[in-house]
Amino acid sequence: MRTSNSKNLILDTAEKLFAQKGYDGASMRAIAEKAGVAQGLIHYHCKTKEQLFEMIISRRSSEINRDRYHLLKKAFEDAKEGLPTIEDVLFTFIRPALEKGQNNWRRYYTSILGFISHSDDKRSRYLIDKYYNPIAKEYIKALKKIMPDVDGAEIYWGYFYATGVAVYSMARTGRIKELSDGKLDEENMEEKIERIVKFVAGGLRSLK
Amino acid sequence: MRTSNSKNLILDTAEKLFAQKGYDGASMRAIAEKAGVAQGLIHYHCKTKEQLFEMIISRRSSEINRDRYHLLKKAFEDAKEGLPTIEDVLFTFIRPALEKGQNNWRRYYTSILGFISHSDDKRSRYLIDKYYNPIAKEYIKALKKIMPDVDGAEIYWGYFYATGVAVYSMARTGRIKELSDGKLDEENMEEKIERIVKFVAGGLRSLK
DNA sequence: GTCTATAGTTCGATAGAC
DNA sequence: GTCTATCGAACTATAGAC
Repeated sequence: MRTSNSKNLILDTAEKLFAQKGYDGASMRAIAEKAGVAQGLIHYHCKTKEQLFEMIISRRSSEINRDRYHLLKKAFEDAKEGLPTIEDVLFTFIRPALEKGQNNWRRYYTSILGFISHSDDKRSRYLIDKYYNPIAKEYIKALKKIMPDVDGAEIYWGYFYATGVAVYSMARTGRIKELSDGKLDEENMEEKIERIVKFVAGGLRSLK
Repeated sequence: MRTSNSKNLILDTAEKLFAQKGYDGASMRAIAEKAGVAQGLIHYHCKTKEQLFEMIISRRSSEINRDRYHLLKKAFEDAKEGLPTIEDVLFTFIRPALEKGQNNWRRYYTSILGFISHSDDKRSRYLIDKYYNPIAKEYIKALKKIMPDVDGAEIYWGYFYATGVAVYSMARTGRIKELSDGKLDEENMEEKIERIVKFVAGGLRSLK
């Protein structure tokens, strides 16, 4: 085949390992071993560890944010009689990030996103700025449009909180099981998306 | 003095560095250098890196959760005519974690908490289980009491989201400035606490 | 494209002087 | 309590055979 699938194998393996151990905790050696390839091959495909990491962010965020942009535009077009609801807009934000794909890469990727969202180092800020600030500004603009009665500054904080809930609710889902002494566990992803949207919409409405 | 203050200096320095670089990204050498002590001294006081990390979690969480437990009990006692409001309970949860102390260690510590809350590795799960699950169960019990009309399972998710918002809104606050093109910036901590409580209360109420 | 081998650096931890 | 010195392992990255 033209494009080697060993490159995707490396990216997938690295994504999982970065999610579990963080950037510095996942070594190139460990990634190579888990992927079943030589360490040198990673450097052949991705050059450096920094670039491998950015490749992972790049491929997933471009897919997620392309869907978000498209669904957001559609939500405004479909609501011709007026404006989309807060829930309509939030679904376009949450669903592309969390919905079930062919494998559960979103689980791992969201974990990585959690790390860099919380981090204050140069690399993380660079990646968030490059891959997430553009779409963030789109959503803030959209929220301002559909919530004209809410102070502009509050919208920024509301968006900020929404991302916190989304990211947090994907990573470490095992905690629900721990806290409920095994009575609750992972569930249908659609229910999960609906609950997040409901919660965030309620939170946004309470910001006056 | 009896207790060396070099130990606290090491803990403070390590706390800041772990917050900025994560567990594996902050090396013992870097911590020693920043603290202005020999690397060997860290091992003398803390034995291993793992134990140093746990000491940081232990000293902060015990202070925060002692305050939480006390304020939560007080909230129920003071509301003798009935029950405390959702906001009353949330304030006892948020304030001890975020309110301004003598230095801004909460900013750094909350960042560390963000890392381990998102992580799925053995160390993180051990620490969350040991230092945070007991107080989490107190709050879930309290929320069930004051929201008897809400399905029990939803309360777990609501608590989960609340911690996501709290943790996320402390770390990387510089993003608000980026997203607003410099128009917004850090603000009064009391306003911040009130906004978080307002948002989370609105979210919890919308879970039926 | 994929491998092995290895250079050069940095890591956590310990030993031992003071 | 605090330091210096150092061991052995693990790290990223590269060189070069196939």
